[in-house]
Amino acid sequence: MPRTKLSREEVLERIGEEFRCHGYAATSLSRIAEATGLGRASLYHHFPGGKDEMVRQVFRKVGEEVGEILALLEEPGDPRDRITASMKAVERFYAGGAKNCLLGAMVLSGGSELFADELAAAFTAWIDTLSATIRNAGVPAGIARRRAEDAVMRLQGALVVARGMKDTGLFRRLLSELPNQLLEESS
Amino acid sequence: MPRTKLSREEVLERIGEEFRCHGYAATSLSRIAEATGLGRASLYHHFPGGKDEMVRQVFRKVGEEVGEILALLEEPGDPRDRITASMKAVERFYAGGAKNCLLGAMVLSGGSELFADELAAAFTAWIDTLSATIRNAGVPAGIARRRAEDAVMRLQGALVVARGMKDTGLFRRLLSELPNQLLEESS
DNA sequence: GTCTATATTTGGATAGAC
DNA sequence: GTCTATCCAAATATAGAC
Repeated sequence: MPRTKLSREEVLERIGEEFRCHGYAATSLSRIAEATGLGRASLYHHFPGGKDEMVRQVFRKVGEEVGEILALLEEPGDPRDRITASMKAVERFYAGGAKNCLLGAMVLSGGSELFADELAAAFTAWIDTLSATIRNAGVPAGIARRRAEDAVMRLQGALVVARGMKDTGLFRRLLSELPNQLLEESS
Repeated sequence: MPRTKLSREEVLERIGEEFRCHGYAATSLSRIAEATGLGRASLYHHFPGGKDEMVRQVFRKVGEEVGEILALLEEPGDPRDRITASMKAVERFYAGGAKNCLLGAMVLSGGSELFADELAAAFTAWIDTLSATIRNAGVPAGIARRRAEDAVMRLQGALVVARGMKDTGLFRRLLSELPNQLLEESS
């Protein structure tokens, strides 16, 4: 229970941490109250819609942050540099594999039906933007898309395995390999 | 509530379905009761340890089933054939991407701390056995291990993305590509 | 905006009859 | 082995004072 008051962004950040780490169902209001230092009633003042509204606002915030990472891909300049830069940002975002992905957590913890639209949209945004960047580097459209899909799957899987095996090395290795694999010549 | 009595194996099967689909925290006893047709009290008769014991027994059962898949890899014969056969078995096991992986679901839904040992052991078994088979096909040990890790990550990620995007095509494509990628010549 | 108190529901678990 | 009934704790959510 921090004594310094938290800004709205910081509160959302803390709540997001809980959902990322424990999933939807296992994240209770008590946990959120403890993580934010706010009482239950205060939480309902900020989020009248309760837990669902919290999740949606966290989705929005995380969506913005991911948008900044994807924006790195859309900047002008060498595609390889852009992909490398965005992978660095991804590594920071997931704390080198120590933090879960909100999408994965929601998919596998009971939020899959409640937030189906948000989830599908988020995955699609990742794949579409990454695909466009690879295509932009001269890779044919069909291959670019397959590689983008593959990259997103591997990122998700790496976070799951990293957590299951308590070893983030796999995640970090993946990030270092991805730029080359996404842009290589052959099929 | 099915009127025909279920065998122990069928009960465990149904319970496993629930945990795979909704994760640990979101799978309530009411859900399990409905899925199995057993009352709460009956469930405690079969599983005195409650929910945790159910999970552990499901782990054991799923572990055996996965063991059969991994056994396909350890049989004598052409490594490529064995890998292809086991991938077919994997596809059946996950119903072509429609069913989640119990490991992934547990990792991301609050079971990560409770069942840490079981989870780590299961991931390790997958990777070790797959790695041995690839090595057996003439691939150097270090590369074989990296590829095995990569394959498990991709399988996990594919199931997450398939569920998030409601599209199992990615999962099935991955399975068809894996045998070639695991055994190819270069790096 | 935050707090105390509380309503209401659900979930996990047990007792005892049959 | 299953059922009804029940206990207890925890979870979501709200009311109203400050």
